[in-house]
Amino acid sequence: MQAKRNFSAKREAIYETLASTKSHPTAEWVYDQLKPSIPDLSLGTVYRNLTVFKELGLTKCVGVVNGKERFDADMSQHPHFVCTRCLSVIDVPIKRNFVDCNIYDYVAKECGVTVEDHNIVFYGFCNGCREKQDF
Amino acid sequence: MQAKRNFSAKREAIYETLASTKSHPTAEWVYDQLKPSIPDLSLGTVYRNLTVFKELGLTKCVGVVNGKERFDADMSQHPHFVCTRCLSVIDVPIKRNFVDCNIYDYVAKECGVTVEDHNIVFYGFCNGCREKQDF
DNA sequence: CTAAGTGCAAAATATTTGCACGATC
DNA sequence: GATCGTGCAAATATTTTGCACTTAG
Repeated sequence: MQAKRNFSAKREAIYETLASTKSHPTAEWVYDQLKPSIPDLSLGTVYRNLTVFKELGLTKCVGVVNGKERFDADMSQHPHFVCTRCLSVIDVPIKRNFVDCNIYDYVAKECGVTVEDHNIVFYGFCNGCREKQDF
Repeated sequence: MQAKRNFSAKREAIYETLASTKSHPTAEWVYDQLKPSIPDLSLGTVYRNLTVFKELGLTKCVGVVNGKERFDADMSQHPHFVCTRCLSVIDVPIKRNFVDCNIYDYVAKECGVTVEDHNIVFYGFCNGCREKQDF
């Protein structure tokens, strides 16, 4: 990946941690993962680098779940599912078209705007949490 | 509206303020609107009531834009557009189907979850902001 | 030498909450 | 008089930032 050239060791480690999980973690989770192997890592550095990654187009914010920003290094367009009980964030695989292919044009025309991106999030209970609910 | 019965004067005012705007405001905006006419209103009360409304199903959180939660009293399912420059939030009118009608079933099956709600947000530049951009 | 990356702690921001008081039923 | 709603201020929680120091080129 071109943009990754000349990354510092810490920046590299933060990116790799993010890229190697599908949990759509918070900044703090990334920090906790790395802290044991990089004892002099600071949380501020993780925040700063996550901002850098967003600017470089290497990561996206999936959304803010329970007040915490959730990050994803998978830049392919895909919806997410958020379990409102355990707050886990799951990728929704796309096997058929979710949205109308001219949707950006439609929104642009209807709203008089320029559309550059979108985000789809489903909410509900994941498998484990549904069982734990009592109705 | 059934659930609105027996609302206190302040709760009523907060709801009405929210219901009478399409700006998808923050808690503070609602507070600022009401403060002149209700001088002894406190911001904590606005927050508390917005939480009450969410629990009663009278409002929804559109999302968190720039760290601030944006509220909507229009409970009909509709996407939103967020201008990443001025941070305005606009309703996207639905004139044709955006999403596959069996989408919840699809997500449920693919992810092994129960889907109860969803949220679609488009990002880009609104009309005014596009003009102000220089490319 | 210069610019970039970082630790640390303080600051900034948004939201929640404990407590006492007042209103409502 | 019990419950609910509230003001106020303190507390929380998350994220950002200033500053000094280090490191890489």
